[in-house]
Amino acid sequence: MLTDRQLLVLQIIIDDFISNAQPVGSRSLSKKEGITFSSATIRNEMSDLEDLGFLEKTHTSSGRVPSEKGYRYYVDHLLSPQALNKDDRLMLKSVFAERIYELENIIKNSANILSELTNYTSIVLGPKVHEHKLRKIQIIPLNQEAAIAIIVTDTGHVENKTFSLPPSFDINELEKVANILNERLVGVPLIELKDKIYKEVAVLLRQHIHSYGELVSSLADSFSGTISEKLFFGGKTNMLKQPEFHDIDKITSLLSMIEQEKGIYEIITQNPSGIHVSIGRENKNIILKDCSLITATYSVGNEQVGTLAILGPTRMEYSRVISLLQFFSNDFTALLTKLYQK
Amino acid sequence: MLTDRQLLVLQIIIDDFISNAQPVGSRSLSKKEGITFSSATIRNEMSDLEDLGFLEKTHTSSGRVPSEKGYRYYVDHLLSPQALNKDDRLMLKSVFAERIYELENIIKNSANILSELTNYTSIVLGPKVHEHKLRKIQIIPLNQEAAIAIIVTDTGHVENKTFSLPPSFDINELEKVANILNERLVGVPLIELKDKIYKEVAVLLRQHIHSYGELVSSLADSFSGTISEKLFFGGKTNMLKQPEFHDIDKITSLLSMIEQEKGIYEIITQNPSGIHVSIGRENKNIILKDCSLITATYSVGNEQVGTLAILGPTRMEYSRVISLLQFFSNDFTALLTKLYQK
DNA sequence: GTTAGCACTCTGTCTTAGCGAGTGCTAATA
DNA sequence: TATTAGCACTCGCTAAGACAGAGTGCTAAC
Repeated sequence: MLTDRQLLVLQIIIDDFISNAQPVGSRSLSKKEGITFSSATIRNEMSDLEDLGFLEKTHTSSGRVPSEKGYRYYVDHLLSPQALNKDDRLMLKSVFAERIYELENIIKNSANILSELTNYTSIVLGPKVHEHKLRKIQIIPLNQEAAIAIIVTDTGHVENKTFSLPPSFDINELEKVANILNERLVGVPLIELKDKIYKEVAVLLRQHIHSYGELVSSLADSFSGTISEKLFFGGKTNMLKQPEFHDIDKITSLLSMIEQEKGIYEIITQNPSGIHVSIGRENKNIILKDCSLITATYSVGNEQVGTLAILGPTRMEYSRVISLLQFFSNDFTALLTKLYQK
Repeated sequence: MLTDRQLLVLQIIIDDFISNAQPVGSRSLSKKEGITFSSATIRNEMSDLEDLGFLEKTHTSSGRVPSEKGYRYYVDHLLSPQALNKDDRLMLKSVFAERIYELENIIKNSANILSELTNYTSIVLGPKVHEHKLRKIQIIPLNQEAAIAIIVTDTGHVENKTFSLPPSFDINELEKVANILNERLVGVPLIELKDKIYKEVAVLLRQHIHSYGELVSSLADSFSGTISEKLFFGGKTNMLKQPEFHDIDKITSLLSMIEQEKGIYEIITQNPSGIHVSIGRENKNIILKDCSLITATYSVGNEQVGTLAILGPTRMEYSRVISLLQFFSNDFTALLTKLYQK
């Protein structure tokens, strides 16, 4: 177990390093408020903390820097839940103040505000659209060869898919098709649409529609595609401001990873509900070895539907970011629940 | 006027610099194929070309580097129209091979392929949606307070807007509203929708709908918003690969500009039809002073509707990029014309 | 007009020296 | 026994000097 004094030293070193990005030496530490013992004593404590794995040196005679274990301990035990200041709260609230109902816009705004407030990169995983239920489907012919299917979910999400029509298909029959689809599919989760079309709707279409076979497959295929959660980013370039990423190779691989989205998506979707912090190599992806990721889930009612996240250096302002995410995910959940839960 | 030999020297220097990113010296130049004269002669020619403003030195005893004027001359007079190689052509064609009809997906794919082929950043300005004409409008209630209006254009573009309903509005009246809107607004360019609603539709709604006033303004406002061209990017991080941007400050301001989109949008929308090259400080924005931007417009039928662009360092492979864009914009125009022109 | 030759210039790298910040250890102190 | 003052030592950083390499400009010869 760590002594009180060791805890104090550890805490001050991490706080200092988080704000200054410079290794902390015993002498500068001894001048801090709250320190009543000498630099020699601190050197001894530091040495012990290093032996225990909480601190590291960048070279033999440098000051100390927190290790991943140090950050982990700090996050788990030393973080005092910090109240948000008024400006931050107002800023966050502003997302909800506007009279916007489009979920996508709300999410985009959220991502931007989170990145602005933190100066890190924000990531928002949109709601799991494929679990939303169909409210209405409409088909609009585009030309002889193709038509658009517009899907509206019970949450107000709109998705449109273009699909091709069989040759010599009578466009006037599309209305009939739409009616049949609506009759059968309203209330069905989007992810099951494709299946239902093949299993239940195909039979019906067969009775009423001429060349139904090709139509069914073309329609079903168009639904199977990209009905997946979308990622939204804010402040992608904020990483460039961090001194630990003033290195072309590091920043290149990091930004490339962000641009690809796939790696981020995999990590984000794995996180459990509530607030979760993963530090450095705790992240599955080696590219994030110098980064920390803090995630918070949001819900509609009791059902968790998406994730908010902040990506920054391991030297992150954990306390502040956690407070922000906590506050925001609560409000976000409340808003969504009010809007979309009947 | 430049002599033939000067042209040759200028051309070889620029070609060499474009591929190696290193100042070109007289001795290395004298070893090139096609050079029958000595390095001393070349030095004299270089000196003259420098006096004329086509070349620059990075320091007194360095090799030569093309100036902006040099690049300009090169693009205007020295570029031999280079045929695309087979691989490139196949790659570009692949965008059109898939059975995708959604314009947005086609555009995203285009941006990605262009950036992959060039190793620069690609920018695609989507079609001017606000000039498209309304094909159909549908209104779907979301809850007591809001409803979604779905707009489909004659080009198959779908846009949806959420708008708020007046308190105690009877949801069943929405169908009536939709009918009136369709009757009156089909065929109207999106940009004129707001106006028409106020001027023509309001009167009609007044006769049929209860609390029409608030509804009209809420509906019209939702249309006035972001019906603007969208920008799509590919290879945003490709800039990091260029040696001229191995500098944190440069890359930060460049990537920030790209992330903001606004500056890029202004530049892209100003360019004239056809292929256009702007080099270094010819770009309005000072942040692009080390970049060249090549734009190509695309059309539906005879009407120019959008722009493809490649952003790279001034040391750009002009010939190749111009060929690619030329080829691609032609095919793109052909595809769009076929799909969307009745 | 072209070219060989040469002195000169500038960059980049390597080495050396010195400074400053910091550590670890020892011995004195409370 | 825990704390602290003192001191030798280490390492990174910077400036300065030396040197090689690439390139230029000029002159004189072809």
